[in-house]
Amino acid sequence: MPELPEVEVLRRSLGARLIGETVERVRVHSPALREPLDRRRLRRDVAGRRVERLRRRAKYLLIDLTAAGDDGATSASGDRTLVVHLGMSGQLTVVPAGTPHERHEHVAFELATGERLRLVDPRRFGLVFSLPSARLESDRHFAHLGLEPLGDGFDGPALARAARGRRGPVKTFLMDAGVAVGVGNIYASEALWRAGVHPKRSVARIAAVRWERLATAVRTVLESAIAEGGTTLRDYADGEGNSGYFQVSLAVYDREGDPCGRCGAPIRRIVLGGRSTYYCPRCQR
DNA sequence: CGTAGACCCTGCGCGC
DNA sequence: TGCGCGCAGGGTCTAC
Repeated sequence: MPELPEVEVLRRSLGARLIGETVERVRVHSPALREPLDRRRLRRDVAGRRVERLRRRAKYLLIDLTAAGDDGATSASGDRTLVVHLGMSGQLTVVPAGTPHERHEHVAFELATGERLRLVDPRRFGLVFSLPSARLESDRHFAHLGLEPLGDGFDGPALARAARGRRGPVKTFLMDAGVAVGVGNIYASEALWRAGVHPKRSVARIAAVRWERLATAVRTVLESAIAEGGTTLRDYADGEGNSGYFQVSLAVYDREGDPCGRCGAPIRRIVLGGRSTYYCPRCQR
């Protein structure tokens, strides 16, 4: 359900609530997620620690924890990171004390304030685990990841380099986490429309100018979506349970048959790599 | 090696 | 009203 912008909006809204708070206990209600929740490890790594900061890598939310009472300047080796991935249907929110247990609430982190940070995930494609912070980079979930599209080094030449020797449609390429992270099914279609590139165009047939245009389009569409609070089509919500607004700005995604905002031609839907893909047959080549 | 497809799972909206 | 079907914003594994 969430792509990079949604996770980034979540990071910011949760940060305001969580930084400085101590997790008193961990309740695992239903361990069945993409990988089974490790109750003992979560308790050991998370319970009794204080939230230092929230980061994001790709579509993973990283919650850095330190021993409570620690001023942060010492014992860095004891720091842990709680990693949360929302999959397709995950919602991570802070709810007040006494909020009833919800169907599909897999895990809850009870704070000293009485509130709890809980993950509700009906489809169970989400992921929650903890590890020593120092081991993040080498962890198998992160080791193979490509460029952050909002970070340094994401530009036309970098995309062109990554495409060298490869074939296949550019949309699939943009969504390959080994190339660049965070671009999911919505924003891949949106970025291609902005750049005027046909989703099925082979990566072997894209010139330098168009790679540059694509890199810019990816960055601007993600930044705009963050500014609008993300896209809520069905069930995305930030840490307070609020919806995003970017769905009104979507140019092509889920708009089959609607007139293209640039040329008026009806938006088309095709399937690429098993995923719905939307584009304008006239302005995307 | 890279790429295409199946698969994991529940819920919802649609057409009949 | 009820049912079956297709579809859903992610990632990983297998077969070619």
